[in-house]
Amino acid sequence: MQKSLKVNKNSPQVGLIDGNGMQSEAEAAASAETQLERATENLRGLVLRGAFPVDVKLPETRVAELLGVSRTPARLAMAALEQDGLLVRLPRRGFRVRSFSLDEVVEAIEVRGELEAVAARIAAERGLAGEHRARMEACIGRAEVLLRHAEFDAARRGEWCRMNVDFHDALVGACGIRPLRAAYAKVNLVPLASPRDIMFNVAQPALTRRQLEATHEDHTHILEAILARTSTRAAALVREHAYRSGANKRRNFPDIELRRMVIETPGVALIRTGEADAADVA
Amino acid sequence: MQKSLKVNKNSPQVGLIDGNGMQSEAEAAASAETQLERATENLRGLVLRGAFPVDVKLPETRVAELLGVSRTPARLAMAALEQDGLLVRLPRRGFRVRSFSLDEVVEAIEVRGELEAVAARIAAERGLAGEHRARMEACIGRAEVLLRHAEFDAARRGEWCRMNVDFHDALVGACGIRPLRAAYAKVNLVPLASPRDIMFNVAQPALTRRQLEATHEDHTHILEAILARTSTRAAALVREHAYRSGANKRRNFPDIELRRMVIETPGVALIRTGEADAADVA
DNA sequence: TAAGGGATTTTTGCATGCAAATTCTCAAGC
DNA sequence: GCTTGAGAATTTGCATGCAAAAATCCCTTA
Repeated sequence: MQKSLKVNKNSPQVGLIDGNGMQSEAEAAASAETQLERATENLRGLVLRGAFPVDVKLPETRVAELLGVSRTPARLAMAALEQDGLLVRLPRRGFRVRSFSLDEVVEAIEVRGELEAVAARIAAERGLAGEHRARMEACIGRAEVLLRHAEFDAARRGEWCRMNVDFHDALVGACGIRPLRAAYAKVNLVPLASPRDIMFNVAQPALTRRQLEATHEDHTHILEAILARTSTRAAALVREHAYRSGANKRRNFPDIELRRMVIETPGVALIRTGEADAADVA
Repeated sequence: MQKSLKVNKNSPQVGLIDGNGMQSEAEAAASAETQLERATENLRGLVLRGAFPVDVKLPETRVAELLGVSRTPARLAMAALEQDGLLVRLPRRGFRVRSFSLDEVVEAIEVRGELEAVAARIAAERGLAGEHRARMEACIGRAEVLLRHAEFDAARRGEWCRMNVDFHDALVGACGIRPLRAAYAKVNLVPLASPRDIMFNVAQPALTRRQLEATHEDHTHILEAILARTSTRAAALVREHAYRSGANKRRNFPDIELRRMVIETPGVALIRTGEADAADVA
């Protein structure tokens, strides 16, 4: 029996798209050059979606099997997700899925806000360059188009998330500080902390719309402040914007009805509900 | 010929200690549970020390050979250093060592300063808890002891670096914001950007002493401001402290004499000198 | 019946073999 | 002389086998 049996068919095991239609990992996995990248993004999707119980050991054979690859890329993918903070390595016992407290999510959003505030200040001081300015202005326009519609179906939710990611990425990119981008990317790895992770409270559409409109106004004022070169105001607005995002998450999360509706929002499954910050090893 | 030949003897290939006597990777590699951790830390040391030419492909066979392990852990170690930003992955062509501009180092230090400033503000607002306060006060004491000596030999330089790392880590740890710690750790991965990476300008001992005394005074005032619960002042002092650190690096780096003397300071070898930000792919 | 200890089974960690991709070599053609 | 392309030689990426560690199970004993 030769090894050329090629058990792995690159089978499309995990083609799910998330509840907001973002298709994030799916996209990344599709455009992946190597099998490892596919495996990593597929595994990330599985983990964020709660395919594995939290705080429980994750056997690499099962991962390999689920991903349709051998143990080598599966192990590499697990190592990558460990670096992202989603998995914890138990010295000689493999990996387990890490859980996050809601507090940590909110903290991550606030740290993100601080980083974005620095970016906004620098962008305002240096002046906003063409490409980044265009991207941010385009986001304002996209938001206006979306807000004209009364209903937000999955496609519009996805488009809103993409718009939001674009706006924030353009802001952080605009300052041109590479280490700032790296730190920003790092805090965005905390589940639900990234601008992509918007919880649409389908149980309370009126509340959701108010939140989206507030977001849009924030964006408008932030861009305006940057263009006016009022760096302190821009930074303050960005901080407040992040604060609101964290507050929204805190308000929306406990709504059990909501959680049932947006359970596909990647990362929700990893947030501990209720009790204390139990086994929370680094 | 069975595979149990065990070519790898866990041979102590890279037991060098750096110019400041920090023995950082050496320590980590020694206390490592698994061979992969040893390989990773040894490889990190080699890369930071400039054992491989910058911006040039790094064949995994050579890495495996140098580390005395097989290709599997070598590859895993390279993947880990990629996550740390020290190596860049070329899709189907392995890895290469990344170079950094001096500008990026200074930027990383400034971002670090912003994060530490947030930590200081929060610590001041919440009050400094026992353990962290004790660690920071101990650092003040250690610095005073060291400054009583006129000469800074390698051992004292190492102790100074450890003291500095301790102070900054305690500050960031004091606020209790885990995502802040993660972001802080991320920017510290940029070579020369961490509080550990102090360049002792042996060519100008008087200048060096002034810089160390200034550092000590900064630390004293920062701790004082936090204890006095003056959060804004604490944050401002921390920002200024980081600014000075970046300015010192900028001032010290071009000194070619110095660079020859402190070439063992990990990371110096990765900084591009002179010309433009050449091939700087993300 | 519960606890302790040892043997079996599972799982991790690492080395290695193979196929595909890339890079290198070198000569032929413009 | 310089470019170009076909074949050779590396090198990467992945699957798999083996040994050691961990987890589990089962039996003995109090």
